Amino acid sequence: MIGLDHLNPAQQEAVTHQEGPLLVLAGAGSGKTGVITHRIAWLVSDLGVPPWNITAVTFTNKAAAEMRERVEKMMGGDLGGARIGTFHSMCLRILRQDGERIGLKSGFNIYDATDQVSLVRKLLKDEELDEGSAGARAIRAKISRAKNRMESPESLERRAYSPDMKLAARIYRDYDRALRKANAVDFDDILLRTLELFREHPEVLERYAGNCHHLLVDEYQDTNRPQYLLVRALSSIHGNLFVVGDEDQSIYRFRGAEIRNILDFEQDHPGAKLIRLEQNYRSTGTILAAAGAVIENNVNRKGKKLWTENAQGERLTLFEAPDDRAEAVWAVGAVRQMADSCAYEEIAILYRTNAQSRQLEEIFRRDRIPYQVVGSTQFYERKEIKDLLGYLKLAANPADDVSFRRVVNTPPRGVGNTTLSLVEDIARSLNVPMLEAAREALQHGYLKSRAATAVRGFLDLADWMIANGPELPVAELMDGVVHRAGFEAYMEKAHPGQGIERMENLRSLVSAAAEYADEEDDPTLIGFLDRSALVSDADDVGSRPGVSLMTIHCAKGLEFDTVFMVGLEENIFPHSRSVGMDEDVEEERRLCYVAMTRARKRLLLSRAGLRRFQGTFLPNGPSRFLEEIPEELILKVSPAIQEFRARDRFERSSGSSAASPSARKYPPSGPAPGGSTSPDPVDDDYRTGAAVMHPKFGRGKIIAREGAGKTLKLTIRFDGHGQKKILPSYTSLKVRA
DNA sequence: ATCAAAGCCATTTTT
DNA sequence: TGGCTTTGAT
Repeated sequence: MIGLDHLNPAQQEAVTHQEGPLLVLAGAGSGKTGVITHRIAWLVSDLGVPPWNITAVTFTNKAAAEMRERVEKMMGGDLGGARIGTFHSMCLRILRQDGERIGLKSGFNIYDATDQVSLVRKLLKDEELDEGSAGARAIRAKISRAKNRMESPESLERRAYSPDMKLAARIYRDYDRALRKANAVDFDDILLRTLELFREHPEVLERYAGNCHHLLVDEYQDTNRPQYLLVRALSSIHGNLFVVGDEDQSIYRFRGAEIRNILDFEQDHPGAKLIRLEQNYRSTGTILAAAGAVIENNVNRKGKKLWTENAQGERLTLFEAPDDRAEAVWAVGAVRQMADSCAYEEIAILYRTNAQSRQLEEIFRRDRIPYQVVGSTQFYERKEIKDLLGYLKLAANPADDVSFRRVVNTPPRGVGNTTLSLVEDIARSLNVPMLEAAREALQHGYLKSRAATAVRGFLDLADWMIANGPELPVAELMDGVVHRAGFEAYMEKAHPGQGIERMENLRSLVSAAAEYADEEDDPTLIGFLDRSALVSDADDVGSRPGVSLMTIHCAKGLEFDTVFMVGLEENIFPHSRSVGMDEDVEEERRLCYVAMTRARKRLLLSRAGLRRFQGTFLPNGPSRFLEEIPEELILKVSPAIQEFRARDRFERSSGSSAASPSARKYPPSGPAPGGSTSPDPVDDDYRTGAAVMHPKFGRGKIIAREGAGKTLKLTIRFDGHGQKKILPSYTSLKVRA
C-alpha cells in the first residue's frame, strides 16, 4: 500500500484510476510528475500489476531520470523491471532487438542533425547538374518535417509547387536511400522505423503491446504523429493509456508536435476519462494571474483556470531599456542586488533565442557574477567530440560513409579532395561503402605514392578499430584512436589557444565511456554510441553553480525562485517569423506562458527599444504579450537614459580594473574623460532632424530642443499624432537609424 | 594539400 | 555581428 494522503483529491483520483484511457490535464506546477510516479508505485503495490508490465515514456532523459529515481525510492530502491524512458530510447531498444526484420543490420548508426546536414550537402553536390543549391540546412528541415508528417518523398514531390520544393523532395528520396545503404537511421527514423517494424511484423507488435499492460505518457501535448501512432499501437491490446499533458505548454509545433493529439484525446479514445489538475503549488498568486491573463488570449485550448493557496507575492517588475546593452546591465545589476536574498542557483534569465545570451554573458563576466549558459553548445555537439565519435561510429558500422568522410582526413593526414573523389567514384561504381572503396583503390594501385601512404595510414587505423572494437573496452579503444590519429597535436594546431580545452573535452568523453562501462552490465561500443546519441547534456541543469541563462525551450520543466524574461519585444518575442500567423503566435504565447510559470517568487521582465540584431540595430515596440498582462500587476522601472548610460560607463571602467583571465577581453575601455572614442551619446542622439520612435506615438522627427541633461525637452512631430513635447529622460524614446 | 581570406546565413531543437 | 563553409593563392 502506498500513502496518498499528501495528494489533493484530483491528484488522488488520477493516481488511482483503474482501467481504460485517461487524460490528465495538468497545469504548470500542479505536481504532475508526482502523479505519474505515484501511479506507477500504486499500480504495483495496490493493483498488483507486475512492474515489467508498466511502461512510462517521457520526452527528455532528464525527466526520465527524475521519474526513475522517484519511483525507485517509492518502490524500495528497485524498479522491478518497470520501463521508464524516452520515446527514442524505447524505440531504439526495440530496433536493436528486432530491427533485422526490416533490414537494419546490427551495428546500425544514428545520424544526428550534423550528420544529416553533411549527407544532404553531399547529395546536393551530386545533384548539382542543373539546380542551384538551396541551403542544406533548410532541406534537412524540410525532410524532417515531412517525416514527422509521415509523408513520403513521392508524395512530397507530387505536391511540390516550386523548383526548391521539387529539389528538396528529390534529395529526400536520395537521402533515405543513402541512409539505408549506410545502415543508419536519423532521429526521426528511430520512431518511424519502429512503426514500420510494427506494421510489417504484427507479431512483433503483439509481443511488445502484450507486455504493455499500462502505458503512461508524459508531456502528451508535445507528441508528434509518429509518437501518437506508437502510443496507439502499444496500448492497442490492453487499452490502459494514461497520458498527462498541458495544451498550454505545447511549444514544439515547429518540430511536428501536434497539439490536436491532446485536444482530441477524448474523441480518439471513446470512454476516456478526463481529470484536471488546476491547483498550482509553485508560483505566487500574482505570477499566476499574469501568466493566466496572457494564455487566455489563445483560442486553441481546452481551458483551465489555475489557482493557488500561495501568497499573492510581489508585483512583476518591468524594465524598459533604451537598448539591449542597457537591458543586460540592468538585469545583471538586479541579480547582484538580490544576491543576499536569493542564491544565484535560484535565478534564471530566459530569452527567446540563443543569440540573446551574448550580451548578457559579457556583462556577467565583467561583473564577475557566476553564471552558466545552459544548452547552447552542447557537449556532444562539439566538433572534436563528434570527430572522435565519428571514428567509433565507423568502427561499429563500416558502411557509414558520412562518418568516413568526417574522419578520413581529421586530423589532416594528407587525404585531399582528389583522393576522396577517386574513392567516391570507386564506391559508386562498385556499389560498396567508401571504406571498402579506399581499400580497393590502394590494392589496385590507383593512388600515387603520397596519397597511397596517407590512405594506408587511415586504413590501418580503421582496421585496428574494427578488429578491436568488439573486444576492447570503449575507453581504451578511444584512447587508442586519440593517440594513433594524433589528436593532441592537431587540437592545438587547428584551434590555437584552445588546444588544451579541447583536449580536455576529448578526455571527458573517454571518461564518459569508462563511466558507462562501470554502470552497464554488458557494455558495448554500440551501447555507448547509442547513449551518446540520445543523451544530451541539458540534462544537468542547475548542477553547476551560478545564475542559469537559457532559452525558454530549455527551461521547460524547470523552476526557479527568480525568473527574468528579457527581450520582450515584437519581432523578438513573438519571433518575427511567427508574427502574422495566428497559430504560430499562439505557440509563442504558450512559450511566454511556460516562461512565466517557471517562477516561484519573483518575475522580472524587460525589453529594449533598440536591439543589435545580426549586425544592425533594430527598433522594436513592446511585445504584445507584455500588453496582455494587466497593468496593475506590473511595476515599471525606467530610469532616465542618460543616467543609465552614465552608470554603465562608470561600471565599465571601474568594474574590470582588476586583472583576471576574463578581464582580458574587456580592457578598461580607456577613453579618459573627454576621450575621443565617442562623443557624448546623450547630446548626440537627439539632434534636431533625427528620426525617433516613441512607444505610444510611433515614428516622429525631432524639430526642436530646449534644456539639457535631465531636463532636455524635445519637440517632436509624430506621424499621425501631430507635435508633442517630450522629455526623453522619462520615456523610452528611441533614435531610429 | 593547406592556409588565409572572402562569402554566406542566420528561431526555438527535449531526441 | 560572428561562426562556419567555400574559395583562391601558395
